[in-house]
Amino acid sequence: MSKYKKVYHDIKAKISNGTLVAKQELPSESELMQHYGFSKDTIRKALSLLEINGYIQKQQGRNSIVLERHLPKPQILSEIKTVSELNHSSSHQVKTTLSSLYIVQGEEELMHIFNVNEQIDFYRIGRTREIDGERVEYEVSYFDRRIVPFINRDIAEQSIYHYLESELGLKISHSQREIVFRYANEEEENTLDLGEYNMIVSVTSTTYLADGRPFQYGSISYRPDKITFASTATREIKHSSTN
Amino acid sequence: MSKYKKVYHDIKAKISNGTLVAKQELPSESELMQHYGFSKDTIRKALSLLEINGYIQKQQGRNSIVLERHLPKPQILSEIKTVSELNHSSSHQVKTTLSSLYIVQGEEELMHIFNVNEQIDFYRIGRTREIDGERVEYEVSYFDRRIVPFINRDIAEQSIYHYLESELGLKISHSQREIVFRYANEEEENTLDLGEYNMIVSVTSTTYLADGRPFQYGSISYRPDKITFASTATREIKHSSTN
DNA sequence: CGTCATTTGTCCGTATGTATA
DNA sequence: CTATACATACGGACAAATGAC
Repeated sequence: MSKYKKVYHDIKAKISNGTLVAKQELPSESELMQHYGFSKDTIRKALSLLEINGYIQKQQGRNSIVLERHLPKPQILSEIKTVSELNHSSSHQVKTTLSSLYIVQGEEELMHIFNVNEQIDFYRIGRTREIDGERVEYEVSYFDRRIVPFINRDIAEQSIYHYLESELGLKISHSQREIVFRYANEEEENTLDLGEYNMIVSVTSTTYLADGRPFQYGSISYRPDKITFASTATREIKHSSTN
Repeated sequence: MSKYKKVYHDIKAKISNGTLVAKQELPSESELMQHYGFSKDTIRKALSLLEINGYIQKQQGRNSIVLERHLPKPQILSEIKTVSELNHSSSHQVKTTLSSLYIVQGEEELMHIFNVNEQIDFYRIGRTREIDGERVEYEVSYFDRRIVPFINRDIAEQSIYHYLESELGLKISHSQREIVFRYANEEEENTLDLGEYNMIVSVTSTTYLADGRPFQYGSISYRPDKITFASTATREIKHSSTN
């Protein structure tokens, strides 16, 4: 791991475990340089990362300060996390069930998003997520078969992302998402335990590889009481960097 | 303006006006260095900014590529925008009405968030937003009077943020937000034109000054069909840096 | 399959500007 | 006004990934 990431993880850990407390000042950049034995550039990259991810607040002319930690419960919108990754931190019983897996061709929406003709086919995967025995999430996902030529039941029931990254060696880069709140359609009413609710939260996403090609499109429908989003917003464009 | 911000805005403009098109490659860093006559560090900061804000995609070993532009409609979650700023880009008729303005003391939730006792008082401002004649947003906002000692009707009906930044000279830094989906309460049913809906989208936020002090807490309730959120997520922590 | 030129990523040292206290 | 601390900028060295051969 690079030096600036080591410093980032080190300070982040100190904030998480309470060694550094909210509103407290961090050591100055020059003190951190001495402490870690790294250059100014390296320390500054680590601090910028901490700021972007909402752990600290920098201000010219004074030491950085530690921010209050946002609640651990809600989904952080700036991270792509898979279900199994999310489950690590959860004390609830989560079960993923594959409800459908087949190949489709010529769907208008897909052809438009992937900018392809009706010759190209896609895996269509439907999955339901049960949390503590209630079906509260329903996911429909499409994968471009030119990039993901093979998926079976096993893979679809386990972690698809792990398969893509480890087995196929794909480099997943980023994802564009849109969140809407709308009435549930028939499919969602059938596959989810909506109870009294007649609306769902729908998160639609397109995911891209490091080389810029889109390879996945889909949406996840949530029962409204089972989802919360968190985000940190800044007043100006956030400085940034050297990568 | 600093050099790296100039480069950032220049390339951003070229992407926005179509001089640079999606999937196209940017010039290499060394070519950009020559073109602008700036150092590698400066060019790299600009490119990192463009990547963080979702305009380009970087990958080690090859030139950066231009990403598809996300739709301009939805709210971008990583920016703090005031109503009047949002209205610039909109072709709709927007009207903000002040529905209440008074001072409160000793509210449990506020005392907890601002970590103060019941001696401290807050402005409580209720505002309704009409879009094309329909009341679709209702905002309740609290301001710490030690930081914002005076607000009147005029200010509350115009832009509060402009007043805080220009008149009071406050430096607004960042904001933590949480989005939940729930049934409308009585106040929301009365102040909003909810029509057939009985649920709302609620965005709760705490806003901080550059020195880390929280000065504002509040929530905005939206009619479900009038709000969409957009965000870009990354698979790994986003590098960053040198500020 | 390795080789090699190109390109980006990391790290360092230094100088100067600007905000804070 | 001054000392301190962060912000911007430059130039150079080496590492790592990519693509073409």
